[in-house]
Amino acid sequence: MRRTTIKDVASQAGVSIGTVSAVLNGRDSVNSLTKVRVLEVIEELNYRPVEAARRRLGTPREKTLGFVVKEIHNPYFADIIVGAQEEALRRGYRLIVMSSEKIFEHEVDAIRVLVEKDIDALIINPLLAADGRTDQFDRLIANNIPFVMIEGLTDGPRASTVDIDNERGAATATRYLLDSGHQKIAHLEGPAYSQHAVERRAGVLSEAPEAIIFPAGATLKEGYHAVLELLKIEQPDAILCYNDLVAIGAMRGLGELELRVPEDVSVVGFDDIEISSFLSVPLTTVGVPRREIGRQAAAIAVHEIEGPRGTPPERVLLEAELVLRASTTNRR
Amino acid sequence: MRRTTIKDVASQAGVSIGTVSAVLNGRDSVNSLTKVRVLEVIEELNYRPVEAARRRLGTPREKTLGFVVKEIHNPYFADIIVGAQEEALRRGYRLIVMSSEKIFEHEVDAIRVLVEKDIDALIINPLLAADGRTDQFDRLIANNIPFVMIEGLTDGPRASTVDIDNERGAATATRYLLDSGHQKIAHLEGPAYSQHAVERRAGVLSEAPEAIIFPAGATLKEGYHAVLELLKIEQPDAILCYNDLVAIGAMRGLGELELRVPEDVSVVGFDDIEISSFLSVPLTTVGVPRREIGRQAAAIAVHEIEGPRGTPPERVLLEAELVLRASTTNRR
DNA sequence: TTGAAAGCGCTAACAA
DNA sequence: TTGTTAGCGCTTTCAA
Repeated sequence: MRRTTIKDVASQAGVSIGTVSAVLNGRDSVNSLTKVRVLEVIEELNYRPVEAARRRLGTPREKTLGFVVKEIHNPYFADIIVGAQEEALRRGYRLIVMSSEKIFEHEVDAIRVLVEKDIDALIINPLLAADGRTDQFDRLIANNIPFVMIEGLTDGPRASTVDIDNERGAATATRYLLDSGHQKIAHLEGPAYSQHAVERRAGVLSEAPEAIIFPAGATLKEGYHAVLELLKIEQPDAILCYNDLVAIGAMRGLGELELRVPEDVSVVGFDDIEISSFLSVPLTTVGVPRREIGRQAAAIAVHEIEGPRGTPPERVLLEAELVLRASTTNRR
Repeated sequence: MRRTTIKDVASQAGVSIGTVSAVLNGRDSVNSLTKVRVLEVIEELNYRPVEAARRRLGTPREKTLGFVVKEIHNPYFADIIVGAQEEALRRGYRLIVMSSEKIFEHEVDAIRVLVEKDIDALIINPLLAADGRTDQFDRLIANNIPFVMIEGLTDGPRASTVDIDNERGAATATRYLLDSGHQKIAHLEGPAYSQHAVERRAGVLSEAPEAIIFPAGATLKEGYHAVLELLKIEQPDAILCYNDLVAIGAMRGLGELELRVPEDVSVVGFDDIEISSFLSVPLTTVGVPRREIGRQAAAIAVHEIEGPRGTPPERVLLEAELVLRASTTNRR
């Protein structure tokens, strides 16, 4: 079924399309009876102008950056979005967000939709496709639309990337646990779709090759359930979690097992989301400059839109720093 | 400075626009030398096709719903977005999100941008403008674009609304505190830009006219600072907070003052965000069906796009239910 | 006050 | 293999 157009309205109302257009744009040259008739037909046919056609093709449009995120409700990504929006606005761009909710097909669709919406550049936080697919970026390349990756794919397309040094961050935290006398370290590992999970695990193992690697995920629930399972089979004196949400879930689980943090078990998170410092046992964690990640991604995106052609992709790697709070202790 | 068009590329490359178009669309009828030349010029001029023109105006586009939210990083709104996206996808629509970050001008801009991007309907979680402005919706009305409000403006435009019964929820929680023997109830009030803040306050006062109303806000930090200030001047035995984040911030503040929850002070939140049940003292709160709010809003939006004309606006009011956990106690 | 027609950037059909 | 042209939905002159 064709979309109703201005022609349909015009013929139905028995006027020319020019007249309908005049009504649409509220010009006062229109006879009031004609106007009423046109408005009635618009209502009757439920007519909506195609916006792209109104702005006379090629008229400068609002400048926009698209952002495709994995999980919009994750406070980690939310802060990155906020940072990206800040920077985008500062440079005269609007930020439009779509979430793949960790479903690969949705990520592909989101890119397509944003291209269709004529964004000027894209920031993407890509999923690690099980089959290593990266052809969703072909459309961007074909349309000459710059894109910046956050948490980039190692074997992905040649594109600018903003990321943090996960391996080093995880290694630093692990080193700290060892130095403060912890004997048995467990790592609650992140989800399979995340490049960060791989890197953080590697960081832990680089310092503590004996560490227990236990699968968890990225959420409160997953942290909670994982720790209950883990404690059935092992008695670690420190748990380094994939992220703060997992750590908070784990602390809850430890509480139910009547284990005290940090007296019985030290817990370390990753990300330093805002709530981590507001817990009754404030969380030791590896701080990730989330807003800065967003800001830099947006800055690079704008630079690639406006800058000279052919600049090589940038690769920004931000530091993640250990933030000591009350959930860890010295066991020496 | 005009945007580079296909004509520019064609003349610069010394070919017709048809040939450039063929190259753009990867048709193999193009001589490889010609193709190379065209691609060089595309690169040189940094040409990007206007997407709206490509899809031959009027060609069915991806169906999309816009969502303008107040604060994208607030877990409360994030869950509403997730619910809206679920429902939108189920019905064949994509969800595009923009955040006003509580700045009224950004809300106005976001609406304009989404209209320009030709969304089919809009879901909005509007700010309470200090001056009561609502003309940002005129553009939607003029374009015959349905819109659904979440947390609607009482004196706003005639539009469908999905909301919860805040007053009743707050009243129920207050009643519970009174019935369980609390003598002195304080309410940490929400921000001025929020209609919910007004309603929740009214709910508290309807049951406890003597309640101390203390301004806080909507964030962890605000709850934390507010409770420190409040406790300087009053000694409530129960604090009912605008939302869970404020409650969590307040509990942190109480902890620093060496007050125990719930032994010394009961604390009640509002919203029941996920983390509230994972705290070391799980939070008693008023549960808000956030995903359901989003789902219903999306369902109504789609209905207004596709349904028969002239259906009157719907007004959905969902119940908020008290969830008892460990942060409150019986003082009798 | 209205209608007719050019033109926005692009694709696709057809002609050369 | 390439060029020419109609047409997508709309706005905006310009004429009537």
